[in-house]
Amino acid sequence: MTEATRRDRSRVDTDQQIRTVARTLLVSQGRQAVTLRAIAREMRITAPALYRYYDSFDDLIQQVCTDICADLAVELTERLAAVPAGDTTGQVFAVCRGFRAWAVRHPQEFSLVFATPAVGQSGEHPSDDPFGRVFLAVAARVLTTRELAIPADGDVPAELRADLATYRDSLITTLTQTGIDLPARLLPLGAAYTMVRFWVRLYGQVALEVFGRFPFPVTDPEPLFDSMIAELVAEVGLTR
Amino acid sequence: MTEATRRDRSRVDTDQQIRTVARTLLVSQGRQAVTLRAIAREMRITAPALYRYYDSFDDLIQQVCTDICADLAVELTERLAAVPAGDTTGQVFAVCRGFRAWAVRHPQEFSLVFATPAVGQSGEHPSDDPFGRVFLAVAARVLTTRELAIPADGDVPAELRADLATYRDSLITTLTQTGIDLPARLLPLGAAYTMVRFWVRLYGQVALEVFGRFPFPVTDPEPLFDSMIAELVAEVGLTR
DNA sequence: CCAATCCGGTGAACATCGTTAACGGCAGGG
DNA sequence: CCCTGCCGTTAACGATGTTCACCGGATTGG
Repeated sequence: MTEATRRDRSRVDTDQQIRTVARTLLVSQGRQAVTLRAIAREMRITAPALYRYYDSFDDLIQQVCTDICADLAVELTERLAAVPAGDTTGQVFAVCRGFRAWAVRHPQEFSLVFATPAVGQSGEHPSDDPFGRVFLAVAARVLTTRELAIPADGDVPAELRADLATYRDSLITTLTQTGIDLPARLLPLGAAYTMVRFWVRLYGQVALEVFGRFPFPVTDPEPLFDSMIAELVAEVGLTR
Repeated sequence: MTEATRRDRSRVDTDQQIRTVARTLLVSQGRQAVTLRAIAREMRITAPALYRYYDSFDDLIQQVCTDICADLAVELTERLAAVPAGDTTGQVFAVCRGFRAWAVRHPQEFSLVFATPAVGQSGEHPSDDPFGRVFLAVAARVLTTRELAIPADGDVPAELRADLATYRDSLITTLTQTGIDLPARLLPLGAAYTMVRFWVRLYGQVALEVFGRFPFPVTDPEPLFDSMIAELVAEVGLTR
């Protein structure tokens, strides 16, 4: 059984190479340049061989998306590790700035993962990927260590409470899977609501920068981002 | 000269048909289905004939983008016309809700126009298209008729003031082109800053819905959108 | 009124793409 | 030792963007 490793290793190795080459093409030449034949060419292999590893081109792209999320999560985790454990606000800044920095550095990967129309696969829990978990972990630490300016449950719009309640539950289960124990008392509806609002503004800021869709030419987007994040962090009640 | 009309009309007619067919394909079958040969096929014509009208496929797509912006502007203008002239806040709601409704109804067109990585064409003034002008017109009416909760110029982050100043100037020139006269006194830096923040949150909310990237499955996104917009409108100091 | 010109179309061709099918070698296990 | 899978190849099909040569009818100039 241990001798199956040689063949298995070769298989997982070439699979790894397929994904790597695909992402290199994506980053260096854009979405339209990542093509089965181009990948095969780069690997000095023929295109049909790739079908031994993926059922179709779309399957490969899907896998690449997953890999991108995982790598983004790793990068964010590394940045988080550089922040003192007690500096909760610093961790929030780190993960937000890290997300923006990654998006600006990899616009093609960002638009592939975060700006592709969802086609009916609404059954998924989008925050159940490694990237979402990093954000979630930071949020959990914030909720356990800080007192936030969170709307009372009664102030949350009534039509949203059902969705937010299931969201809260999925958050807690995801967190326990990650080994974090967050008592439900610390995650009221208002907290879930605030997390959504936070994400809307962070995502909007980053996406607009990546897509060059600010209403005017911004000479240096970083100060703009920083001021937006500072305002956002202050609004949810985080102070240094 | 007037007899050139017959040929010209035929030319502009087929050009119109090209764009229409392209957009029909985009809406009904997605981005990847809009193809030179598919357009030609639908028009009972040969693909190379399209090169009499556009230099390349990308040029056609570019034109389609422009058309989409124009149509979106028309739709928003119609919605605006249904709001009483004195109801400034209602106009803001109308244009925001109209933008979301359009985006949700045409996700492919939205992602083509508003979620395609900007490739160095940063020389453009993105708010100089018909769509941007509609927003701008509403903003101008708000600024002339209402007293807003706008940060003082001194509270605007220093690094942003230069960009915001040029933004303000371009806004005023664009407005005068549209026939609207907005005295510079009514458009301080804080107002320009607020407009950017407003756009960030509106765009983020809409894009996340279109791309299905909320952190949890939202059963009905409309109440979520409405509450976000209500909060946003209230924050900038607009009351009914 | 006739000839020259241009404009918008066709057809064939090329390179590229995703995908499928038939084939072949090479390793591992009975 | 043979046999069975795995993993690669070659050949082919249909589709794409794009170019080129050609051509017919309307437009136009003398």
